[in-house]
Amino acid sequence: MRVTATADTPLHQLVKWTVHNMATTIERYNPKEAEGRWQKVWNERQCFAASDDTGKPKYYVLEMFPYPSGRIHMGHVRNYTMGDVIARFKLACGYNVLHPMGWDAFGMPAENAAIDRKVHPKTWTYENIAAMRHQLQMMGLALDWSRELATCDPEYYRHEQAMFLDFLAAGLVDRKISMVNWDPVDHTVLANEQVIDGRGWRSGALVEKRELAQWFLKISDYSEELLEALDTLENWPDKVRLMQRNWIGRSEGMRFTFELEDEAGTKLEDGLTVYTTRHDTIFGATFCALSADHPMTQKLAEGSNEIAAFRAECAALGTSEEAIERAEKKGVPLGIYARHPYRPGVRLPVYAANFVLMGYGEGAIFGCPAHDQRDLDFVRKYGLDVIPVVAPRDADPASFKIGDEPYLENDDSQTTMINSDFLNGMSVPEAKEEIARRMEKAGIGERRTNYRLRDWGVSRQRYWGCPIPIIHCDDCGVVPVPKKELPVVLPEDVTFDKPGNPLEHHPTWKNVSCPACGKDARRETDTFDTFVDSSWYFARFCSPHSDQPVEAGAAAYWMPVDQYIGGIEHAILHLLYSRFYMRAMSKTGHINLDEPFANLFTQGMVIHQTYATKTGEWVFPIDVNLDGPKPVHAETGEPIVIGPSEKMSKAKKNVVDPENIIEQYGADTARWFMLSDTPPERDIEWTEAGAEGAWRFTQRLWRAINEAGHTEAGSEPGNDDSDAIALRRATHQALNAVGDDISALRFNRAIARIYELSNTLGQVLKQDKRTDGLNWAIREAAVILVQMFAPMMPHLAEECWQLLGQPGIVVETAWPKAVEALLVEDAITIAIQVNGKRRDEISLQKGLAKEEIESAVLQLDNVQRVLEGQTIRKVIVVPDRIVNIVAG
RNA sequence: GCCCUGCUAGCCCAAAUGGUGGAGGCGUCUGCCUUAGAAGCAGAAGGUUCCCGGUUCGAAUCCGGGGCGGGGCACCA
Repeated sequence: MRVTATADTPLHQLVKWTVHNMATTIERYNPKEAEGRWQKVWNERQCFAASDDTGKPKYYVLEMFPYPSGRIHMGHVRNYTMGDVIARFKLACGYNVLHPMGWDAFGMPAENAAIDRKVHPKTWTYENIAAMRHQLQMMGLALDWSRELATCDPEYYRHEQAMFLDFLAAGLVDRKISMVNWDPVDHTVLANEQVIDGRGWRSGALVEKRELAQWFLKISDYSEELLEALDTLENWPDKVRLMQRNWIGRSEGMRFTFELEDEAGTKLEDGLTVYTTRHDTIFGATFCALSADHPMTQKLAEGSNEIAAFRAECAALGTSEEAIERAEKKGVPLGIYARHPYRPGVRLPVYAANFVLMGYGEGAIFGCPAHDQRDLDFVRKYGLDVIPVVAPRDADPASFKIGDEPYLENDDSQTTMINSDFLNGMSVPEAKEEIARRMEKAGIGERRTNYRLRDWGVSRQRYWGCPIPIIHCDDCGVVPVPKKELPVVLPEDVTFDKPGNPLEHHPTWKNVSCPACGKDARRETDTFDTFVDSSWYFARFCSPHSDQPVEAGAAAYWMPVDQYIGGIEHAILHLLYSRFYMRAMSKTGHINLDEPFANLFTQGMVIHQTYATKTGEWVFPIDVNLDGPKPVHAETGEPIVIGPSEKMSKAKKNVVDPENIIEQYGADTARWFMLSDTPPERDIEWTEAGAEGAWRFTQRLWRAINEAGHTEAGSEPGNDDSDAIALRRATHQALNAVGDDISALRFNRAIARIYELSNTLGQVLKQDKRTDGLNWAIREAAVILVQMFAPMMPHLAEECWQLLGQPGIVVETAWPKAVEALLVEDAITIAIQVNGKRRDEISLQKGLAKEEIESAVLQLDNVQRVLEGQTIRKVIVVPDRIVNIVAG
């Protein structure tokens, strides 16, 4: 074959191929022309509109919706291609498929754009949506665009506001004072990750800790349920379930109260309540410690400069240099003592300590330095006692000592209690049980389960978010906006010339009259965390135009999402919030469902090599010339240093623009590459060579289908037509495997099978002499091949379908059924081992009995030669697999 | 520090329950085709399955120890 083209024509623009040895001239496949054409056909025929025909089995496939940053990136391409393959496959399998798309459209970047470029967040956002919608459409995704939604649309967030009011009424909402990172220059709260070395990432100002009244959703009420239900999510990755389990952080322990006394030994009125999971180590307690923010610390600080100074020090610590400070355990004695409950006359000094958190348990602990690293660090600094109470079973209690490391053995069968009076000789669990019983009996403590999971703070001091539908009245306090006045629409006439939230200094929007008493009042100017928006959008897709948040019938039919696909980075927050939100919506009657995502798949990242100049400046891949012996800058000729492959990021410029790729090769090539080689859960490296390879394959397929299309129709082969039957076997076996692989999301393996069949077909097409039956089998192979790659390369598939003269279009064609009889191989090659070493192989009919195989094998010349002079001790026969002869 | 993961040809990766180490892709090399390059076609090379030990008739796979990479959590009492 030869290409009629000039040397400088980029290969993808070549239009004509001249094929020698063939009478026909094959037009080269031109994705640029074909892709738009087929997208139009699908659109006109409404191929991907989910029908309301609830008689059919449904399948809801969803990829995490994007933030409208303005351009799609390769991560999107990968994510949406995977979902698309499933959507198209399920469609072909006869399901009523829901595959929608929307926009996670609120958030800070829009405000930053407003500040930097003087463009209104709304304008910026909708322009970005338009641009990205166009890019997604270029990918040829099987999306039901009639269900598109944007979270910044009042038609969306009005329901969010209404549900918030229902949550409020149902006791699922709390307003609490909480500690936040406050940027005094920008007048806003910063998330932890926005604080860099103690300074605001934008203003550079020193961040303060400030107490602010914030709205919370009471997710912690559901700690146990969210934890337990993880066991039911069998089709979630174990990794994600484990991460959520750790995040919820259930611990079983005891809460109990020490009696307190002052320096002189006089009993104080208040006791000290602590939380512990190691009540078995109570005899090892040598001090108690309170958080700097503990009420008792606060009270004692009033009378002590030293304690007050310590509290100030802890507050200043804030989020900054946490890592450094963390290493040093510090405290200050409070001048009070805790009476040991089981050691009469022994009292434990009480400290305020920087490593005790107010937010967990009781904000107070007892220290057992022998068996806790932090406590040991602390006592070494302040010269307190160390009493080991757990020791190896065979250790001598009298001589067992703790050095620089605490004794942490957690295998209970290896340890025993020592130095612990009535607990001595017990195992750790026995000791825990004994202490719990005694404390409960004495009425000084009770068993208690604690969770690390905190309530979800949803207030953001931001403009571009969903307004929280609340009015603050001096007389009535917090007043919900009446439902009939919803939505509380974000005002558009705002400016960003002043720091802080524009809603704060909006003259008319903020000032309203109280819905309860009519007096002057103020709107809540905080807006919701955008994770609220994304906690129910998947439910909204079921009935996106309803005047209810979710239409009961639609949700009952479509939910849960059958296959959810997204990045592992959302393993905890988004997925946990969504699980909680479904429960909250169920409690308030908006839906009847606890778990929103039946199957979860977390795909890997797209990575790329990094390129830099000698001076360390990052260079875009597109500007690097790799053709020469050494990489150089395409324009300046400067040498380029190739760095490791990392997640594509603008900062390191190791990005490839999907639109460029689609322009250059077409969407099908980009989609195909994204699915090839690498298993979908792993990171995939984008390489130019790989993309070229995918591109070449589209052309190879096109040529093969062309040739097959020009093959005579033939007639169905008989069983004696071995070539034809062999091809049919290959076809149907591939079909079977590809269906299984797509169902299991093993796209890379499905693709390998498609390559395999395509190679087989290519070989067969080279044969000059063909029977009628073989011609028939060739056409069958071509048709099925097209159907198999249609979910991955849908445009090319339609083009090929037409070329083969098949009726209709591929997306409206049912997935073919493999012929069972062709799936079974009748001849099998069995390997023969002698003493575990492979010596020969034998071809036998499939399904023979062990004895038949054994006798056939033992007769082989090779085998007899190897066995000469040896005694056969044992013959292991694994039917259809292997025979191992043990001899000696 | 704790907990998850991964390690197979130069590279990306396949190898049901332990059963012939290789499906597929990229690259490399040789030849054909070509004025030439690319594409195309025909063929080839390439291995301590990260290391050590164990279980087994048999280990890439299971167990123990170690090495390197990736990720999560990390004052949570």
